[in-house]
Amino acid sequence: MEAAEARRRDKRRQILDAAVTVFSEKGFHKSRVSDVARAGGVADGTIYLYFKSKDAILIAIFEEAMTEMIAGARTAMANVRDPLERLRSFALFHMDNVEAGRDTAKVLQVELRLSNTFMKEYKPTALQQYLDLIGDAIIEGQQRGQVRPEVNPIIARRAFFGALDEIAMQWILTPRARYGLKESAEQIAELFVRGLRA
Amino acid sequence: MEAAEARRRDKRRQILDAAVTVFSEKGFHKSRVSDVARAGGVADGTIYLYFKSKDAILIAIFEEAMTEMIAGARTAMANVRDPLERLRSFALFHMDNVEAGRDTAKVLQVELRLSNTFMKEYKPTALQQYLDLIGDAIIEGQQRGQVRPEVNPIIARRAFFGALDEIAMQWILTPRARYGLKESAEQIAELFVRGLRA
Amino acid sequence: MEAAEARRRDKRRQILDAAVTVFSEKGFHKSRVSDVARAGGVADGTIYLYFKSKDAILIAIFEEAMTEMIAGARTAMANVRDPLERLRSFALFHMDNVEAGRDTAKVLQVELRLSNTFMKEYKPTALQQYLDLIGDAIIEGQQRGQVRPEVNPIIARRAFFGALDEIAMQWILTPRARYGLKESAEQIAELFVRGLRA
Amino acid sequence: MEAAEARRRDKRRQILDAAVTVFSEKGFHKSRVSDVARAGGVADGTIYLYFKSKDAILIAIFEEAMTEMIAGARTAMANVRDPLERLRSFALFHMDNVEAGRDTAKVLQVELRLSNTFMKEYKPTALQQYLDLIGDAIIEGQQRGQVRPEVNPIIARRAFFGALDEIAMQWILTPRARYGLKESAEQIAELFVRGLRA
DNA sequence: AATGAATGAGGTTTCATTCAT
DNA sequence: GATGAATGAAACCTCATTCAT
Repeated sequence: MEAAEARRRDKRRQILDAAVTVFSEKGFHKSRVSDVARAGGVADGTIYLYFKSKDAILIAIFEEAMTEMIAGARTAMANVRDPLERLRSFALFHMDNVEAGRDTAKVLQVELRLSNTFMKEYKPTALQQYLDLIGDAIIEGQQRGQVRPEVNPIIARRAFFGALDEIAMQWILTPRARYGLKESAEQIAELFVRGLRA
Repeated sequence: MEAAEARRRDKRRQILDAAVTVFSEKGFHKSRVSDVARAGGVADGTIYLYFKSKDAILIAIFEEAMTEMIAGARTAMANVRDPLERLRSFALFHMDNVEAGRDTAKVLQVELRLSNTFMKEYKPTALQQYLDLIGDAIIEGQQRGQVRPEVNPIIARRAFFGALDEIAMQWILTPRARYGLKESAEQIAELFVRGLRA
Repeated sequence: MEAAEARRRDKRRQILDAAVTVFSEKGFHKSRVSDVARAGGVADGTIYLYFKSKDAILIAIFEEAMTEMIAGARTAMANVRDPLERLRSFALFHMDNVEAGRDTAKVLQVELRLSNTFMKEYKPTALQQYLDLIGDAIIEGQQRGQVRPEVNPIIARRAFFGALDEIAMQWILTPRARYGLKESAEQIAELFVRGLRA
Repeated sequence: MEAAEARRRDKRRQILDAAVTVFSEKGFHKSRVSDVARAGGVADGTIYLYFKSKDAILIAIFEEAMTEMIAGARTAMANVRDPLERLRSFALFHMDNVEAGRDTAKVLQVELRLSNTFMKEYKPTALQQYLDLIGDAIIEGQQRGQVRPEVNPIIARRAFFGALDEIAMQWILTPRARYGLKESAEQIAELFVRGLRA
């Protein structure tokens, strides 16, 4: 029954897509499960055949998005030899991704922070891998002598991510952002590349 | 009746302090007004003699904290001539502040993002002034020729803040943080000072 | 799905009937929605699948009762030629109706007056039709020369209704009324028939 | 301390007058005790030095108004020999009174019906005397042979009152009433005088 | 598998009343 | 006597979730 499973995946995606749209518009808390159901063209109860709870939808959105982002960032960084240039690629990819999936990004960044529980339990695991992409580049940079040895990669990678994240957040919340995300990505990358350089 | 007003201020503070404690423990949404009342040693109804609504408490916490932070940061940066060193002072002050008022910081950073409305309406105004402290230092640095002219201060200041904020957030959410905030402040300041330098 | 709609109507009626009982016993304001729910054998939330608010239940009771009363009075007066005799039929019907649906009458008469808003917005429209039945008979009486021409039908019809209503109210509020409503209806009808007669 | 008692009476009246204004504007339920206090120029707590409860204010308004009305109606009927003419005097007085004290009348007629308890416990006693003025005239009319002996005075008097009351209520609730109360009083009196006449 | 009617727990806020000053 | 800050009970309604069909 490969077809049945495919159908199942389709409906799951249908719900997930609807949830992203609804959550990004009204916010997670103000969105009712029935809003998502209507937007997804299914009955309320159907949601629960695919997700354990309303929270689980949010978590699924997060997990899928992170998986994609990690893969995407990996690809974007794959052919870049210079570790510091890889950071630039990361920044550009991240911002491209935010720009391309504004709704998803909005849900991830704004709505996810709702719950302490979530932040503590789910975010770290998936985020870790994303941060590792940054951290690994920094460490490799240190091994090659390109990055100052006194830099703490754990701190630096999160600072880098925080810088990108904050700019992305502002862009998401501002209807007409003054600066394009691409320019921001380049500025931030340049700041960090110079800041890290030995 | 100066005494009456003083008593009024005291009770307001009492409620506000209780709210910070309660919100930081359980989160804003999961905290009931009666939790705050109990923690503050007042009746439920009394809360409403001092605050228009539960939301208004959160807003008051934010406004008071920001006012203090802006004043504190200003003081911390006041006697530092070198604009780039001023960024270092800012970073150290910010992290000190987070460390000293962990509960408040937690409420600010985690709970405040709850509401899009809040983010859009209240955050910018007060946050702007805080960011200006960073931005002004960068601009002065550019005028003195210490900071690269191609740096966009609007982007750079928010990136700096984002870096600090993300580290602070992690520290807040992690029961036993691996790195002290002071070290993080120094690392981030060093990264940006070097990154900005002409 | 005719069955589904029928079931829906049934449950609506079930709630409405329960509400009449509860409201007439404790009064609208002192009745909690959960009282109505319990009496109707449904959950609190179910009420809100059928009525927008607690007020809406009261309005529905009023509208249904008025619709029935108007139809009933019309039928009762239909085969009576003499316009003045028609007033007697109206009086008898009205009192029969009050006697038969004591709870409903109680809710209508006592509880409805709760809200100025309600009185102004809803009562007139439906009540008007009820009063028209009286007014039309009086006007026809005047056209036939049976009723004094100087009688103002607008005033007279409301006076007639007021007389009936006041007696009904007393009967409703008095556990053991001294006089049957039927006797009262006849007395009032006789008073007005003679009073109106040319 | 006659002066002290006079002052006490004054403040009581001050509160009562304020209450009539406030209740007639917003309705009893929507009026807060603090509204009455503010309108009366006293503190919230002061109300309770003069009245046991919010309900007690309403009751006091009712009792004072009824006392005045009974006395007024008595005076108006005092010098009228013909019992049936006395009914006309009553009707005119009642409507004059409603017109002169529209706010008070509104409170009495609309707001008083709020509470079953009130209707049952307080209204009858005071209202009884008012109704007796009507009933006595009818009975005297029967003794003199002017009124049909088969008329039940208990029913007739209440019907008469109900007719007046309903018209008054409509006038109160209608911003621009089409008919003056004086005309209504005369119409109703004429209807009943003819209706009762032997 | 899909539906959607039914459930019922849960929390903010109001406001009559009290009482220390 | 007067004040008004403090109290705390009380209830409507929402909405995530379930389950009979």
